[in-house]
Amino acid sequence: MNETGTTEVSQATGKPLSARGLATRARLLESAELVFVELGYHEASIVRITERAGVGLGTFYLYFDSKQSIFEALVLDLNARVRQAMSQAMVGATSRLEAERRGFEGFFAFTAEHPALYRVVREAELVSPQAMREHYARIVEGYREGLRQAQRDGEIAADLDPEVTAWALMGVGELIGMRYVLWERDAQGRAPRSIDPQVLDAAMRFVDGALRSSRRPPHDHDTKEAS
Amino acid sequence: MNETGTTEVSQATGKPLSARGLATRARLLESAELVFVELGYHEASIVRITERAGVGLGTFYLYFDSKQSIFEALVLDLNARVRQAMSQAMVGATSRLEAERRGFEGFFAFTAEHPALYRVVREAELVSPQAMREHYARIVEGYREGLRQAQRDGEIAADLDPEVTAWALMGVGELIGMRYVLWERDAQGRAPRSIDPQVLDAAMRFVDGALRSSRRPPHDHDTKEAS
DNA sequence: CAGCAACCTGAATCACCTTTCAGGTTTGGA
DNA sequence: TCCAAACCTGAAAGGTGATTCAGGTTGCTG
Repeated sequence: MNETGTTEVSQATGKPLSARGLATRARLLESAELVFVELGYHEASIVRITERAGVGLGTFYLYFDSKQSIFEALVLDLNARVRQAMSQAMVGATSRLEAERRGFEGFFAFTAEHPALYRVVREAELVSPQAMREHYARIVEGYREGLRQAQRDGEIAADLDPEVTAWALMGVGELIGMRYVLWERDAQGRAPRSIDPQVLDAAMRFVDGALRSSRRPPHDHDTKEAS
Repeated sequence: MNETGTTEVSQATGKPLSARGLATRARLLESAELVFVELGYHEASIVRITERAGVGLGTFYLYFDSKQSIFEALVLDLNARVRQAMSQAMVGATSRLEAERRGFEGFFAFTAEHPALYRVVREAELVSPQAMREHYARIVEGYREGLRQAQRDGEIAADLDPEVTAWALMGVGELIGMRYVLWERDAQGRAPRSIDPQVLDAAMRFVDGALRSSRRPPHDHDTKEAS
């Protein structure tokens, strides 16, 4: 929550922090998540957000500069939460590959519970490109470091580029999540608790192969290979 | 253009086709692509689209039911074009892995030239989820069949699930394209003609590994493995 | 060149929205 | 208990835009 240091300060009125105000701000953010997911940025109206939050219309502007401002706050909030969910899920993994699987599981579970992640981040492309890039960049950052470490430990192929690989892995997660978690929910009306284990297995088979032996003609040499 | 068979008919007024009208419709679609890319769905207005197309406001409704309707037509049009670009690029490949690389190249080149692809498809999530799914589903379909064939030919690992793998590969392309093609354009102001070859190499190292040996512990057993 | 389709036009209608603001309410400390 | 600071409120100002419609224009046919 305190990720950006803005939590204790109203973006709108300056700096005066709060007591009751803090709760109101939180209620607005929470309501915004629901409303934005349901209606999208443009269809969502401030009135709807405040109504759902149970506060007056004017109250909104005590905590946020504008509609765009609360949207950006929501992107950052979701970003912090999904990263938290992923690293939480990875705790206790005994290998990079296991960590990878658990990270994916955490991501899919979060997706199942917070469809806002996709909706909001995708809309951010137009509403606030800067916030969207920030979102992806932060995820990649941690990812890349994990991969670097795994390379040092000899757990994954040495000839992979950690940065590009991180983006690739994020892409795998994004589309698999969209197709097999997000889209499943509409099929029946009910959302899956998380992902179909068989799909996860299939996805991890792909990922394991990619990380383990990114280049390995039949024999079994050293993995170093300049291109 | 004739993908859906709607080209010769006005969605709005019924069926009467056209002569001069056909050109007007095409001009509207073209203008819509430009305007939607520049402003996004909601900021774009019908007036802007008609002005850029050089026709009167009312004319719009002779050819499209609504703003949403022209947006959907645009999604389908882009989808047909990107798939065409990809399969065109794959012509002449002598192996699945080479086809894979060329397909990616084709996709990245198209992305560089038509940022509309990302913008419009991402917005479709809210504007017309149905059109968005259609877009992804059509791409995956061809992909999946290509993978199946490659499995039959023993070119890629047999234990991969073609469908899940297709989504995974599409994810790799989507995020790598976003980061290294789309985002590069803003850095300097000028768009790259396509992707940095080093990045493409790195990405293909990842993909090759994933497809070639999806599971290969030091020894060399059967690949079957229940979870 | 009359006449009739097929086309085109843009002011007006209708429906909302974001943001402001003048003033009311609540809370906590002295 | 009292009061200032912190909160809250919702009507109204100032906008925007999709869609309709009554009527004008174009161009082909005979």
